[in-house]
Amino acid sequence: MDALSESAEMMIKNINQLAADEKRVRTSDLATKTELKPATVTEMIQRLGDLGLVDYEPYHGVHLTKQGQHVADVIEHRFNILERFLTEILGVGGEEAAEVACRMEHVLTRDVEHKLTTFLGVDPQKESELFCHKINIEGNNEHKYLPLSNFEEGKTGVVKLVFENNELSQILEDKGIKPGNSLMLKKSDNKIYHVETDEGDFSLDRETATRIIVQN
Amino acid sequence: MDALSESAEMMIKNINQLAADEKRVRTSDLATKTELKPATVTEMIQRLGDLGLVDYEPYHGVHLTKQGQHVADVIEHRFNILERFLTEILGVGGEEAAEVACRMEHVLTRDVEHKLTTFLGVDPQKESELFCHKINIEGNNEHKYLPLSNFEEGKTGVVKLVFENNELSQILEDKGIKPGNSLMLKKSDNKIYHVETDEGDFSLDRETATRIIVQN
DNA sequence: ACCCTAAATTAGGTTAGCCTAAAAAATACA
DNA sequence: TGTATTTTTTAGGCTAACCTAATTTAGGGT
Repeated sequence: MDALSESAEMMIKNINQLAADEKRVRTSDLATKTELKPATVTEMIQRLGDLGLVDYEPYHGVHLTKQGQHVADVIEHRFNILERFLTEILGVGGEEAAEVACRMEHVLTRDVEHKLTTFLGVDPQKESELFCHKINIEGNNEHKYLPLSNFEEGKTGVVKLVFENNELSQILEDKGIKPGNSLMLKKSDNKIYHVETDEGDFSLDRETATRIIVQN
Repeated sequence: MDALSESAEMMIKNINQLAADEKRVRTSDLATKTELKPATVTEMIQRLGDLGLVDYEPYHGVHLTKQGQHVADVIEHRFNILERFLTEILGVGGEEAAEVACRMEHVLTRDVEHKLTTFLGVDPQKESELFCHKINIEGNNEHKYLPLSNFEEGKTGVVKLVFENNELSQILEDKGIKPGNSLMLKKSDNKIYHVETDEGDFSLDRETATRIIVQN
């Protein structure tokens, strides 16, 4: 079982996305979406068919097999967490984040995927309860480092890093929120984070909290 | 100038690493290191030579040109920060981290590279002051964060952070001055700040205004 | 039912990146 | 210095992933 090529994985991902609308996915729609020529699409889905990842009936389109659907789900999840990491944690712009995530999704291992998922924590607006739960019990939760946004209420940790890409970090630093200092997350509703430090109490929004990395 | 392929970048990286020991890098050493056949190495370095990335003399090995050296430096740096992120932040095992970093290094953009570098913080033992400085000024500083006390009259901004050094904070929160919410500074004389929020209008003193950080 | 058009496939071409085997060049040493 | 050995290159082959052009099929309109 060789790893699938990036091209093959992209094709499966695109089939999956078009399949949301209609059962059978047509060659021309895939050609449009992938920006490949129809002949190239035909060639690729034939190969995917040989691998048992799609069910291909000439002139009548394709759909994913159970195996192919699994690949699509994995890729989709990897894309989502990478995109979230790039935008929420690093602050990369939306379009660029999507592009880079789309290239990186093919080189993640399962372990890195799980660890990144745990690192990001569950975004209550994006993931279903069930899925979150699954991820959480699957993932190993021994991570020392977490964004403040994923910290547990009542826990105390040490600030390790503050994302320094904007002027907010200088303000935080002036107020004593800087690497080395302790803080305690008093309360949070995933929107507002109430924190206590040596310098006093403050509250911040989720976006800011994702940029503060705390060691528990 | 098409992007270099992963294979080409890996070859340049390996040439660079072997060049540390000796000036001219031999085909056979590259073949051993890359786990490719000598014939394949020859073919690749010929292509890199055509691109002006290596200086290639048949039967006498290669070395990187200035251009090739630059590519090598970029790849090396990307590898290092990715590896550090994977091991230090995510807690991925050393060997797996190296493997994944080695695949990811080829898909990072300069922006993501810089942001990840900033995120990790600069290791003072590895990076020169100059380089740090460059990273910091290059970073995109679009967002301005200011205490409300320094905000311009008439401007609307988003509350990012509230320092809660007194009992007012709960009242402020009830009035809609809390992280994530918008507000508009209607008028101020540097003593009293008249503010409009979703919850209505009110005014506060300078001391309180300094504790509210707003993003414009 | 038939033809026409649009969609899909097949046929055949290219390049990068790999390979093996044969040939050529460099080097080692007797 | 000449030859044996090692290293490198060349020659030729393969596959994946792209392409264009030609052909085939499906499906709609009359």
